[in-house]
Amino acid sequence: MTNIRTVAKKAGVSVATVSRAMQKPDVVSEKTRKKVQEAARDVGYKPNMMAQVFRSKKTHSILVLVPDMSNPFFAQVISGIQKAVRPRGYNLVLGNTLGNQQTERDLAQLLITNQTDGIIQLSARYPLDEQDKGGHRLLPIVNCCECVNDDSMPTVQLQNEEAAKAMANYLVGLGHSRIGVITGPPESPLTIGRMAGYKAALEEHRLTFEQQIIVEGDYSLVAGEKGVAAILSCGVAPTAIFCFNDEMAFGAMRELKQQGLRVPADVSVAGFDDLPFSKYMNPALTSVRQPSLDFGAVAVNQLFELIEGRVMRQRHQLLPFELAIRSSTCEASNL
Amino acid sequence: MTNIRTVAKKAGVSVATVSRAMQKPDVVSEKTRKKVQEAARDVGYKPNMMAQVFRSKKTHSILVLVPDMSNPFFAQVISGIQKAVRPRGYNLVLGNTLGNQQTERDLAQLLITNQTDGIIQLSARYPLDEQDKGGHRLLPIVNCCECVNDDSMPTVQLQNEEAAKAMANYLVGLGHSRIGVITGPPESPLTIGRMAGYKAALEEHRLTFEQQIIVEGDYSLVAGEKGVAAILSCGVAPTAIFCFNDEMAFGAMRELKQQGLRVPADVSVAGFDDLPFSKYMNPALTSVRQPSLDFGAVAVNQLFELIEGRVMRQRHQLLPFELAIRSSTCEASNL
DNA sequence: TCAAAAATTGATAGCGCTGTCATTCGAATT
DNA sequence: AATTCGAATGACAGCGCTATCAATTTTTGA
Repeated sequence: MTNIRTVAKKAGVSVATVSRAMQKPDVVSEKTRKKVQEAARDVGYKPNMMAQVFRSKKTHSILVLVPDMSNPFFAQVISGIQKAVRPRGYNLVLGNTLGNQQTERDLAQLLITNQTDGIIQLSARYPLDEQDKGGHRLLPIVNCCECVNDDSMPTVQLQNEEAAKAMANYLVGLGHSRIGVITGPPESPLTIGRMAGYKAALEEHRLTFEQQIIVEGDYSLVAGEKGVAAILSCGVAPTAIFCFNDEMAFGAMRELKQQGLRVPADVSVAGFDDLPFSKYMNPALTSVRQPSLDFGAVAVNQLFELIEGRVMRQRHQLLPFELAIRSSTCEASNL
Repeated sequence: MTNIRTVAKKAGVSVATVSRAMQKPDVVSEKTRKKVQEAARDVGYKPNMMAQVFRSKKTHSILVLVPDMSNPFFAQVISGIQKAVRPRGYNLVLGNTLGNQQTERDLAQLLITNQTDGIIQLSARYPLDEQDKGGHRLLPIVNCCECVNDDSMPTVQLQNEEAAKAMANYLVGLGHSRIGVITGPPESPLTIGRMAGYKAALEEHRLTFEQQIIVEGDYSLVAGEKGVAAILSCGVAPTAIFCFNDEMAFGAMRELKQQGLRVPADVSVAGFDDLPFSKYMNPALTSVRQPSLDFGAVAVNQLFELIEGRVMRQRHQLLPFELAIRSSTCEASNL
């Protein structure tokens, strides 16, 4: 094995100098730096990163905990994280938790055991046990895309409530007075926030809230189908359905079609996320656009504030949304 | 810091015994194991994984090189890899290369520098320089989803040519005699294989090959739109278009609609991959189903053969395809 | 019961590197 | 030429753990 000592011998300098020449080139003289670089090249030296990591206690990697890799929204967020992390010389370790809390905990232990420098958590809960909470000082863990508003960790989140309210307002503005909703898991802060926005919009326009056209989903394609089936099965169909993510909206449109209803002529459908695909649906899906790539960038910034021990100006960052109005929504037909 | 020595002292045993009690519980007596476990719990001992990794030269992580994280097909493959890797106690490190060869090389250096135990490469090229090729013995690098048929690394790939041929045959069987194609990058083995299958089907039915209705794409949504535009711009439109992935098919369907052509009444469209979304398109997309999750599992198996130095029975694994026939294709209209 | 074999434990080196501190060198100043 | 001072380098400990081998204890079998 060619190690640092081989290089030192070849270059006729001490191991410390070799180390410095590689890690902090500005503190060694031009001449020795050249000498060392040549020697390293000659003997084909590759520093053993594991030794470096062990010694310097910096892994240069961060862990992303993601409940579901194959969800395209998360895939985009991860892309954003990746892009923000690479220029800093960090690597991404991916932890697919499948929503399982134990897996999440196991993976988060990587932080405690020095295997990673920080964590970006894409689910709603603090990934570690209470006992590992690191006392007064915040551990380098950042929540992204969900809204955990206690102070266990900094967050980066969308203006969720406002976004849902804006979409609901838009639908109401089209003349829809009965708007069905397919939500996320009811205990999720995301669902709670978006429902609050929805209700606020109804109240503003003095529309009555109907529990029976609100159904629960799990963000999957089939949840959209089942959701529509449930809504249709209990009486007069609403003229619009607001799905709390795009995949459920895809499912919803499919089921509506299956049941002989036209989108948007009979029922308007709106989604949330604005996946790249949504524009390509037929009809193209109206949705709430989330700045998915920015999420990653901002979360990484937050995380490095923690890792480098700087004071955080703002613990909870809110990112703006946009409405992407397309052809899956139209004016309510006046029957 | 509570390290192994703290535990040893507390338990009244040697550090070696503590190490053994943690790593190979079966070689220490029940009594001491209990004693050590208690002591470890009492002092809140978390082994420093970095020291372990450094010392034992096993990182228990594997690197996945992926050209584009937000491609849902890759996302699925990665999911499959993840699932196969977790039970072995390994973690996944994700390298988003964006198709950039330098990034790929940099990341692949993690193998050389002992930062990872193996690599699964989702692009078509060998990720390291020739000089790092490890001489006679194969380095633990496996290619997945692409077809590199030299012996630089084992591969897991689809029966590509057969799949494309089957789809082309199916379209011909519906009465389509002029079938446009939107391919991948022309130099890619994937494209070459699929084109070979397409041509074979034509020849079998004595149909003429028309270069002008074959256009190049890059697997993106917009490539599908542009591809259709290009095909339509040069004369009589074909009655079917075969896209070498589903995303391009989505783009193609959109552009066809935009140009006033109906799918499938005027033009049938077929894709490749069978993404979960494809079934939800309107019309639902006919496609070649790839066993995306199996890819991951098989690739991981191959990789561990290499890591554990076993002899490989089969260097190049072929996985089977299926045709998913849906409503974006139908019999050719007889004009 | 006692020697031999097996199971368990302890002592210690050292993985490859970086941090620390001491030393040396070279240029600048008097 | 002598002194000073900062820059550059060297020497070396030791990070926390595991591998190795030696020492000890327990078990086994005659």
